[in-house]
Amino acid sequence: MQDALIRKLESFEELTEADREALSALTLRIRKVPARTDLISEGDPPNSVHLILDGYACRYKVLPDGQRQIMAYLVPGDFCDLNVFILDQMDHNIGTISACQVVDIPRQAIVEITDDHPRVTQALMWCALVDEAVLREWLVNVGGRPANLRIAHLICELLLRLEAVGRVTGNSFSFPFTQIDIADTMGLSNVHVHRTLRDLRSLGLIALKRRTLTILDVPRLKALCGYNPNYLHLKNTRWGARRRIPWPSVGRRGSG
Amino acid sequence: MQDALIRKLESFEELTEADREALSALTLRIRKVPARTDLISEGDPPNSVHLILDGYACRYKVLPDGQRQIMAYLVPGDFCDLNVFILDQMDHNIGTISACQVVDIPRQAIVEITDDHPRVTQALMWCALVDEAVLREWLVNVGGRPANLRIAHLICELLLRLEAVGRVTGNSFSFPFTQIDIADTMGLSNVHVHRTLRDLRSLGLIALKRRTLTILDVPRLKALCGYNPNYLHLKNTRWGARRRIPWPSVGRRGSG
DNA sequence: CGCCCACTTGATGCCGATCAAAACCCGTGG
DNA sequence: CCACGGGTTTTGATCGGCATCAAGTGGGCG
Repeated sequence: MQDALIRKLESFEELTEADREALSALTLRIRKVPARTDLISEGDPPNSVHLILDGYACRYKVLPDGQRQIMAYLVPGDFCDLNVFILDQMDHNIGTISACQVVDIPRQAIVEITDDHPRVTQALMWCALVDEAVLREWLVNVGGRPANLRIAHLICELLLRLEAVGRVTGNSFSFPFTQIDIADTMGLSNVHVHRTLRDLRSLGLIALKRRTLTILDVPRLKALCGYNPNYLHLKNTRWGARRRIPWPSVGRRGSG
Repeated sequence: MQDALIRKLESFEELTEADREALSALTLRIRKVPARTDLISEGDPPNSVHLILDGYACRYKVLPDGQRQIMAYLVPGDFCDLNVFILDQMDHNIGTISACQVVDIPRQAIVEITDDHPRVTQALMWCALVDEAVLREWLVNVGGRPANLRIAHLICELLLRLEAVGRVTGNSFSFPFTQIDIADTMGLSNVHVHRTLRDLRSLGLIALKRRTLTILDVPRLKALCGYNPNYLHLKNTRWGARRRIPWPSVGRRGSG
């Protein structure tokens, strides 16, 4: 299952055999990284691009009071820092959640493949833009939704992202996050995450055992949080059909 | 004051006279847009790049329940959608806060300038990466800080970003946001935003009158929220000096 | 001058944080 | 094989920050 990247890119753009071979050549030297290990830390100069082939990682920052905030989940097929050569130092950390298989791609290899493979270049830029769109959606999630919808939304997103890289079977997927991880992701306490997950379980929406999450009722879970997958910009998947959602007119919190 | 873009780019990279001229040529056809007007909406196909020359705008989404979440403030010198040609439709809205001067730059003009001006290309990529870094910091802010530190952090960030484009005089700058705007930005209610601003005023940290914000005590305001400007990746400014902050070891919310 | 927002302030209530402690799970070593 | 130990999960009790509701004030613009 090391074709996560190619699968993901093809969910956006058709690739030729030559494109696929060039991509495969990038992923030869695989490195195994244990769980709970930093791949790169705040302040480090970026000297290669990290690509996750297997396992889960996350971006995070630590606030002065010791509070950790997770800003992104990185799943198979995700680049950690595609464009980061432009900047002189990392402004956040990237650490593994589970054990991971990672490849470190030197800058030069990226330059070469983008010079020779325009469709791959397009697809890589698409990756970067989708990562940013996901980040925006997380801000909406944390800023605008109550705890239960937040977690429901996160689960819906993971389903789609993991499905795009072939990591979902029967609406089940690996879920190595602790409740503390989820708490630090959603701006909640671990206790409240637990209670929210229990509620979702008791509603018959999800099941969670032995670090495997199963969504028991996908339509109902999506309806619960009003899930709109447009920000993932998927094309060639079963979820990718475009819909224009008729949003209600602009409204605001409070009595404004 | 239409040199906001050039000033911003030069806070990252030294430009030649030819670079500056090429950039100036982009900004000839200025369009005036009234306050509270969408520049582009969710679902629209992107057909040109918008550059803010004067005034403030924001990115936002509207949730199914009518709740608005603002995800970014766009200030003079900011591009709204630099790379968005890759995607087929907008997944969020961009609307003005105050009256703005905007230029619509056709895709072709961007291609030409990046072909001929490598330093400009670098600087534009830097813009895009900094925008993303700001977005990450906002997620940290909303997810990890209490209301007063959230707002303090936002104000510190605006000071630095506006200073980079010459829009600050004596620690004062234009502040056309309503309390409802701030509420929808920070995931708070307008009432609580008001109380928090009142507290910051009574602490002698800020003053706010006639849509102008003055920071009365910059060091204390920064200390309050533990402000670390590294994510802005500024270089040639009075704040740009690099520091390695010795973060405390990773800790978590809750009793983990 | 008058209307429409935005701002302001008080009262009340709830969502989710915090504190505390027990049960569980799993890898480790005896 | 079982005992041990540390981290995670689970549950209950209590607390607090912020939302919500309501009503009055103020300021800018037509």
